[in-house]
Amino acid sequence: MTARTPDSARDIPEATVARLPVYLRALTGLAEDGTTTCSSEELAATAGVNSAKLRKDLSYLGSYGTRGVGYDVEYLRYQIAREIGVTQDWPVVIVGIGNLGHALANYSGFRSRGFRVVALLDADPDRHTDVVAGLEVRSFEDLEAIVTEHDVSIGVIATPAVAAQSVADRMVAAGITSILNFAPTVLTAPEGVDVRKVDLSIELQILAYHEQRKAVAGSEDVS
Amino acid sequence: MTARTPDSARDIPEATVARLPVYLRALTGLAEDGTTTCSSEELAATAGVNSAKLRKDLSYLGSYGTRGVGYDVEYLRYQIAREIGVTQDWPVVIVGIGNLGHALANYSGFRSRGFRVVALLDADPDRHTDVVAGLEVRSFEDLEAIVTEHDVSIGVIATPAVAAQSVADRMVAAGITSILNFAPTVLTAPEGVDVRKVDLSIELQILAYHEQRKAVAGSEDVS
DNA sequence: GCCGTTTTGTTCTCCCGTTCACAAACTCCT
DNA sequence: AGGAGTTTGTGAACGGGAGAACAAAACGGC
Repeated sequence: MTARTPDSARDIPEATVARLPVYLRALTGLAEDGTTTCSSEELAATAGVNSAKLRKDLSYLGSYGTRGVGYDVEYLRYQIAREIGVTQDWPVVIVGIGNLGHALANYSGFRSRGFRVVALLDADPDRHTDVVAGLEVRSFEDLEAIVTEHDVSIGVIATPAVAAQSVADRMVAAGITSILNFAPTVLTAPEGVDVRKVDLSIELQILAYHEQRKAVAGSEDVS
Repeated sequence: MTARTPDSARDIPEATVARLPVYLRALTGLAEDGTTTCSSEELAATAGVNSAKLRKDLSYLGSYGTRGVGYDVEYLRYQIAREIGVTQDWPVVIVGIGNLGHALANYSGFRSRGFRVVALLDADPDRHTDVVAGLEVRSFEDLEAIVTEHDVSIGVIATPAVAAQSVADRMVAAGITSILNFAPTVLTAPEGVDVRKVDLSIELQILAYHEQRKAVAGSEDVS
């Protein structure tokens, strides 16, 4: 037990983990273009990062390149996919089928990248007749049953902000251990549950800040 | 020119800029609850960050608190809003009115946070008859005219991946200097143009990675 | 007016992530 | 077979952000 070295479970820096999906996408693009081999320089350009950073990132996974040659696109693609865990299919449940939930349910990028939406839930009974992306919108009360039935560990929250925390609590109670939150609110979850958030308006505000600075800098030159 | 100290234009760290909108939202929430004063500890808890980090972040903006007392909610809220630049209204144009573009156009969080969607554009003529969120979907060819008319500097891309780069190029040519990209592709833009990306499936893949590690760790205990 | 209490603003230290630079290793050509 | 040319993998330097800890400042009670 002490000297055990799990196959690939040494600790990969969080910043690297966040970039692996980008590399995966870049490799998929290269493969579709018929490229079979690529250098770190090429792949880095495609992924929009520094080549040294790319090589260091990949070195955390193992030594999958060949010096003087580069990387085999298909082989590296598989290795990264395996490392991230998207060689298997992850069942996902989406809660809150408003405009955004609708879009997420229809988003083809999930399916093609190892995620399968198994259920759409909404608290509003008026929506329970709807069929979205080939799935019937079901009652939020069915959450526990669905999580158990499909062994769901990832939940997506696309509800209004006020409902998000209670939805998260129910998800955690039902056994979900990873949450992607689109509601504009801070979620708290117990130890062991991962929460990531995507906030549409925060991104715009960050852009606005820089935009404002550009304007200020411009007027300074004039004055 | 040398000894000039612009009002509030000293360089704020990028990490801090990314958190300011979170503080802004937390303060808005506190204000709605009737809170007039709060300590860094309270605000930090609401925003989900460390209180030391919060104080350091705020110190980059200036000295807006009172020792022994805390911060005036309304005053601090205004100061942050001014720093970010959301006291004014930013006109925004959205290109690509599919499922996601639809959701973005209807997202009330933009309007309430200083952004005004002035136009919805799509390359598909079949969509030009649609009215979404009170706005008629117009031809992508109208981009330049709209940007000029409304003095738009922020563009949102919600097109399929293949179209994103050409849309971005057209946006830049039309005078847009900040782009929020929802298409799953790496965009290149000239110096001086800010590009931020929101990638729905990347977030899920990051969750999947950690989820997989949880599973592996669990099976190790058993073995 | 003075002292204890509270809370901010800031300094210092540590850690993570990025980048540079180079040795190791592989291919190709002669 | 050997040398020139590439390209990976990594050690080391560097920069920035996170958190702890503390000094400065404001308030309240006596």
